Amino acid sequence: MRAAPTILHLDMDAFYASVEQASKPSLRGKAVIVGGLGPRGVVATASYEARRFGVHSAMPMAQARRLCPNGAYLIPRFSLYRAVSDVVMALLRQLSPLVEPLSLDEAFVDLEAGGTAFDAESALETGQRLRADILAATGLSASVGLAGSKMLAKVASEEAKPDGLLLIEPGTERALLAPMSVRTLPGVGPATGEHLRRAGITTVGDLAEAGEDELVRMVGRAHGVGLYRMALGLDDRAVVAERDAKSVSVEDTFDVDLHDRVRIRNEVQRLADRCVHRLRESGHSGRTIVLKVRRYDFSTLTRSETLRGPTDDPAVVREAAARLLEAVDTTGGVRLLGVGVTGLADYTQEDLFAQSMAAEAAAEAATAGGGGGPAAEPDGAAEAGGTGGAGGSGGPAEPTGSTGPGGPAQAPEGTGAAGEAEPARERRWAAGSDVQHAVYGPGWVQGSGVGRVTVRFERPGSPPGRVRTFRVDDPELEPSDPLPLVGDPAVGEPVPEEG
DNA sequence: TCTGGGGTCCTCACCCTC
DNA sequence: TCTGGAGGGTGAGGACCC
Repeated sequence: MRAAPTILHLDMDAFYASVEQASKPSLRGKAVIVGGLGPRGVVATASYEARRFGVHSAMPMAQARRLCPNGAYLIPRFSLYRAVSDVVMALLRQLSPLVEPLSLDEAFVDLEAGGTAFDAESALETGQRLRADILAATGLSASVGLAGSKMLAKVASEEAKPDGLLLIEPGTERALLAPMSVRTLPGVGPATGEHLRRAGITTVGDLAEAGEDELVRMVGRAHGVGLYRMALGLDDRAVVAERDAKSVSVEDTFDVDLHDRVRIRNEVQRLADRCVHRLRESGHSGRTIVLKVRRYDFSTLTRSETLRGPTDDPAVVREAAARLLEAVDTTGGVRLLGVGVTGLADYTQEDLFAQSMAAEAAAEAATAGGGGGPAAEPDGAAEAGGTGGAGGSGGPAEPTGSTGPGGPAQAPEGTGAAGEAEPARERRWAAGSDVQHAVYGPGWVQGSGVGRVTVRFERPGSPPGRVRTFRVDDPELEPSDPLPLVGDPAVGEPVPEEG
């Protein structure tokens, strides 16, 4: 029996860039590039206008700037994207309890399980209605693919982009797929694509002809069998609503390679703290600690250590990460460091004595620093840095993209220990971040440099706003939270003119 | 002036136990 | 006591995805 085309794949069009265009009226119709703005940043998303210049995801930012020098380059504002994504996912959950989010801007929905569609006609109707609802709720366009399986639904939405809908009728899959590039299939990236190309396999039809045995021989058991089935249009993976996380990790790429061993050790400690913070936020503990090091020549190595039981103790993770670092040669320089935890559990199995010691130490540190942060908060650099002494390495590390969302660039987490006097540093404003001016109201940073920051005063739904320049330390200018794209009660009010 | 960040899955090598 | 295979756990790396 052929499956009815009731698996829906939703893909928001150029999501981050579209959200930026919706929230910044002056950018509509313009080339917008969202990504890391540091010297080693890459493009996260480019608007369709920017794509016409050849800019695409994962491209080095420097290359994007060469191709599209007049584009608007913005840092990602994940809190806003998450809020918009929540609205979209809520609409999907109205269609079915079986919604499988793949990322902030993509999800599968099993329409049949939700009783919203049972054949091609009802699926099409549901898909069109969904697109209209998303537009009304967020002001953004989405593409929808409908088919009898996840793989085909994803292929369909890809073909439908941008702002379209495509349904693959049961029985037409093989003919539709045959002329497509092997790269169309999920799981075929640059390496596998090249491997297959060298064997004369460039289309999905070629894959089907090659046969399962040949593919297994070429790319391994699991991948080979999977590829062959996909080439025949076969995919019986179910839509899974809840997926458990399997690992938690944090990593930083540095603007300049690190050479100083003490500094590297301190960064690893800082990352370990951030990782534990994230681990605790997710309500997990983990058993295997992983250290990742990318060296000056881009070679990447990982070292891991499995503990006797799962932990969420920052001291334990810090120590394990430090031990792993000892086994790594960092001469020549390090461009990226990462710390991760896998083997997740939702409980810990710590030695009770060790736990109480850690609690005591934390309480002591809180008293000494007068910090008063939540107990789960990892300790700051004051403690992390203790391993290597003062280090004398000046300010905190500046990882690429440390310019976090929602305001001026912040010192990376874990620095600025409680009670320590911070040296007065010039406020920095990241391009694209939200601000509020006491007189002119909400706006966003268009650029900054040489002690000045340029702000455009506009909000979602307003006409394109005016640009003004201030001193970076102007007391009337403050970082602020993003405004909602739709439903802002203030929309329609004029943006204040000369004050 | 190349190449982010946070994930998942797979493969292979090695060691240990049975 | 020696040998060999199966199978699990662990560690490392690669490919891929958004």
